[in-house]
Amino acid sequence: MKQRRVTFSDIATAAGVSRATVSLVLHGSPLIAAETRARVEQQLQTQGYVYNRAAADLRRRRSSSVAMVINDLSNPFFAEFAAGVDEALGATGYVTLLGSTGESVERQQKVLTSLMEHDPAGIILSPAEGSDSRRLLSVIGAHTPTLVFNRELPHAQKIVPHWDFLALDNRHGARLATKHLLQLGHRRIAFFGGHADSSSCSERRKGYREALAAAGIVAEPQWLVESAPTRLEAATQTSALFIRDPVPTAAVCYNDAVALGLMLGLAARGRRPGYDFAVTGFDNIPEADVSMPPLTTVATDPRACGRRAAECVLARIHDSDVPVTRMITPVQLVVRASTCPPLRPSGRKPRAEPIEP
Amino acid sequence: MKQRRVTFSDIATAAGVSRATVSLVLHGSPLIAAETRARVEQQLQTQGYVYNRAAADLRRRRSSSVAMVINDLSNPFFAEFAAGVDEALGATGYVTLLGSTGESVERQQKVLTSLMEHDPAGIILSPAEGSDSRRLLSVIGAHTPTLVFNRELPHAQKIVPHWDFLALDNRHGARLATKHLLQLGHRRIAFFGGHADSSSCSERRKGYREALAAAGIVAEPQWLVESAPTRLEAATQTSALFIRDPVPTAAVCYNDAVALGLMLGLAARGRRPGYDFAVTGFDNIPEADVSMPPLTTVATDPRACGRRAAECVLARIHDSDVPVTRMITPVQLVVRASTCPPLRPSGRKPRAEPIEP
DNA sequence: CTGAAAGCGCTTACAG
DNA sequence: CTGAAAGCGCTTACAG
Repeated sequence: MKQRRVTFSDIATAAGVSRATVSLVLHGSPLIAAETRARVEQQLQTQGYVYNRAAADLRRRRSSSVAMVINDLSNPFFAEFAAGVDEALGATGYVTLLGSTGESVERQQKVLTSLMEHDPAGIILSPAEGSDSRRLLSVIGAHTPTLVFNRELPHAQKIVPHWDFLALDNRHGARLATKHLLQLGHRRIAFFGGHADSSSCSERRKGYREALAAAGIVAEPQWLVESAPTRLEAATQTSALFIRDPVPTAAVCYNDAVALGLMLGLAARGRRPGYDFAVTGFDNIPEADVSMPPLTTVATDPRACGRRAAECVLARIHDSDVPVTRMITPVQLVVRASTCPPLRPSGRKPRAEPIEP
Repeated sequence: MKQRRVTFSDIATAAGVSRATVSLVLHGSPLIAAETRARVEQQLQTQGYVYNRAAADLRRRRSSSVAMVINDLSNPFFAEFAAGVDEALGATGYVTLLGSTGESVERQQKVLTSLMEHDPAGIILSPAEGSDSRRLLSVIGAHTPTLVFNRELPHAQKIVPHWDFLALDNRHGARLATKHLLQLGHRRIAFFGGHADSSSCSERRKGYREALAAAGIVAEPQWLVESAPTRLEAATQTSALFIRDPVPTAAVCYNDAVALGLMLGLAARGRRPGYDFAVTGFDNIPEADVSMPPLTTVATDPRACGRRAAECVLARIHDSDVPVTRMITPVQLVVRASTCPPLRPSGRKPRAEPIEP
């Protein structure tokens, strides 16, 4: 059933021209006589010719694919990012080679090794947690333009200073969320969830600390609680917030999943998020809008990030001399019902108070 | 910066052998003398050789890629499916060519055309709504093994009888949900949301009707309400359920998004889902678990589907004579708080009643 | 055990 | 305006 594909030779023979002529016709060369062109195009049509880009790429020593390696496709944030990348690549004639790693560093090495054999013109990498810059460099090599998304690689500046980097403005996002809570009157604000050694978490913690500092507040150690960035783990860790005074009245969460988990954990302890405890998230996943109460969170635009990532890599593919990019995409606070003013001992809810920056 | 890649010739020269020998070493041929092998491997190592699979594929006239075209990557259901496909393909040395269509039939044609130029060994297609079998066939051609996922193409049996098909057991899932509501005592059950002309919707409606029929009930026309499969549209359509008696006391929804929208719509009309109106979904998306009330739904395993799809296509790539598959993957009811018994005029909640099948 | 040679489907100066 | 020829990086009978 699988028969030989139609090739330039078939077209050339049938149209009574050489293969070179077929190639010129296909690329719309103005040299070709109109009559010849018509004959060739006729044949391309009737024989159902399909261009073999791999052969052309081989001959021209270039590549029309870009590899996209994603740590967690099942996370809507990364899925949207992937869709954005594919959209922008497709629009410029590149094809996307997909590799998903499921947050496994080992799979990441394997996947990249396999993708490299397909000679991608560039790489967009959303690295698995715990990625090692040196190992990545050893499989990617020095000559394939690479953009790292979302997570800063350890010692990136030393080991892969020539790779582009694109991330959310984690610090600013966390600052916005924290400021919002301060403005509502909170003074004891926790930072809840995430792994402190991940770049996105440490950036967010920085923003949180900065906003607190601007209000003259220093975070108590027990206000910094780590957890895996999942709902379940977050729910489990909730108790850690209440083991020692001063107990927080609000929490800036690492992301929405953690925030939703915290809300479950609070409910289980008889606390009502959005009424006697304020919670913020990060990402603005669809659930944020339908949770009870709806979640105040920091909105990002992962699809736009994907498009930007693709454009950045394409730029470097076409001109390796563009300066290395370290892009930070803006984020935005979305206020919903999960953030309330603190409940005073009297039970009376205070009005929001303005804060000096 | 982008320099010529290391090739067989470089290795051959350095190791003092021919390119043929390098090839044999690379493929672990037992013919090669141990001493020669060592010399070559040494060079492969030190020069950082990377295999060029495209060149090899060209020469061997085969392909080591599979195209995966997805209608909506931002839907976690399809993102999980994609992850499953990539996982299974990667495990067998194939690379995944990604194309996302955003539910646009036009983009689908473009994306497929572009992907075909990369000569995929097979295609996994989750078609955009409104896909035309004939147009798809014209770009894919008769000789590339193709599996259609999730949505049946119109007249598939006539036009593309040689394509494999994999879908959820939509009918059984809807039957399960409907039966569950019947067992709770409901008699007036709506089928809410989806486009009636889509294959998944019509299958689900079939299952719904079957379950009703088994209980001796015929659906009233006003119990069948269409809507786009989104939360927003569903919320808007809610009123359609209550314009004419007999008004339903429960609804089997096309999917979870629709069910969540319906719950919002109900709340807006002063009805409390899970208390005076029962709702079921389909998909078991993460939100189902955290909505208020948590959503009773039909759970699927999209990642496993993806793996199965990949295996099926690989089987056909390696042996074009395997019989055409029409696979239906099992689904499972997950009961949560959104399904309650009907509220009787008295306001008293009846106990669940057993139903004769 | 190893090499010379032909060829996969294309492109691109170079002649004419 | 068109064709002959060389070559991209590999593979694979075929000699020896």
